[in-house]
Amino acid sequence: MKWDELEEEPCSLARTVAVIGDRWSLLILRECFLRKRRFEAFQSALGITRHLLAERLKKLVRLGVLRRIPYQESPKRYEYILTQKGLDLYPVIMSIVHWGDTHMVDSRGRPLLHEHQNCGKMFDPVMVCSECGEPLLAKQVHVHPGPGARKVVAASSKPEKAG
Amino acid sequence: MKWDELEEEPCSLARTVAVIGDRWSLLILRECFLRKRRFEAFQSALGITRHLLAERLKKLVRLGVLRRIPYQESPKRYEYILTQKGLDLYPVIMSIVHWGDTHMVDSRGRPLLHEHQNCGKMFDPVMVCSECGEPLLAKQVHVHPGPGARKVVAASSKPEKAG
DNA sequence: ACATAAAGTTCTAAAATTGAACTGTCAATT
DNA sequence: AATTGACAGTTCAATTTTAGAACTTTATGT
Repeated sequence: MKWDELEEEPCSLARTVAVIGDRWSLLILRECFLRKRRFEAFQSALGITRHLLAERLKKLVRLGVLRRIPYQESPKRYEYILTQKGLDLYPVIMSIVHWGDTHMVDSRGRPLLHEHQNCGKMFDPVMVCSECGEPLLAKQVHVHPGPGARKVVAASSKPEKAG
Repeated sequence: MKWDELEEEPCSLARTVAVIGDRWSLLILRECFLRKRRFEAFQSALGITRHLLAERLKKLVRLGVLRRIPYQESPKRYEYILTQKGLDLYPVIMSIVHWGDTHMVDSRGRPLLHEHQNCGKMFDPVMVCSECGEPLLAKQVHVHPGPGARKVVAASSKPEKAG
């Protein structure tokens, strides 16, 4: 499967993986959420090659996650800021960071702590149900085909791709 | 940066990206959460090459996300099930799916709907603060260096990597 | 005896990534 | 006036990863 095909799968996970499912995109976005905006800042913070950084920034702009805006004329220079679509990736970033905090820390502990300005406390992110507010457990969730589901072929001899 | 180096970065996001930051791992885990357990099931559902599927399964087992257990003798066959560490990736999967549902659906709508057995309703996942229960917004979160942070070198001439 | 199934392994070709150097514009310094 | 340095990239060869297809092994069904 090619990257372009991934984007067309009838699966919201596959389509999102087409955007952020590589080694660098999430790290670039981490820097965006840490208020970095410029090519050199990304490059020196991450150690990514300039070639690939340029490619990834172009891709994230094309997909509407970042916006490229000039911050000076002559020579024209641009910086990259999160769009709303990009800002909406915050729960993805935070859930990934939280999993790392739980399962991948070394003996020294967490690299970063997060303070919620709303309540003033150090917190962990918790994923809850929009309807009842209870924390989500995988075992309590059942999936149903939605309007965009792949049609199930009755008595097909070939197994269907899951949606 | 190599994959091994990523795992050693003082950053929970980088370390998690070392586990799931490729095109296939998240898709394999999607299938795991959809109750798929076997090599052939993964392969036909995803269209991943057998070679790479074998590699990824080995990696996920080595990292403790999946466990490989025999389900029959002669010929010995194995299936792959989520460990607790793997189950804990559920919020990551769900936040990714939700972003895709919000920003990557076509005109037909969502491929899947999620029902919360706890309350019986179709829901969306919402990320809230563990301390005050309010939904998290990027702008309301400030980060502080934790015990595992990279030490900041005073007056360094080279920019530090962000943590 | 032959086909099928499961869970891989092996091989070559194609694609993506790395590393390092190079470009062009401008400001500041010698 | 010439040199240096910053910034935002681009270019290109070498390496690493991934894709695609065929093959292996053990056992069951017809």
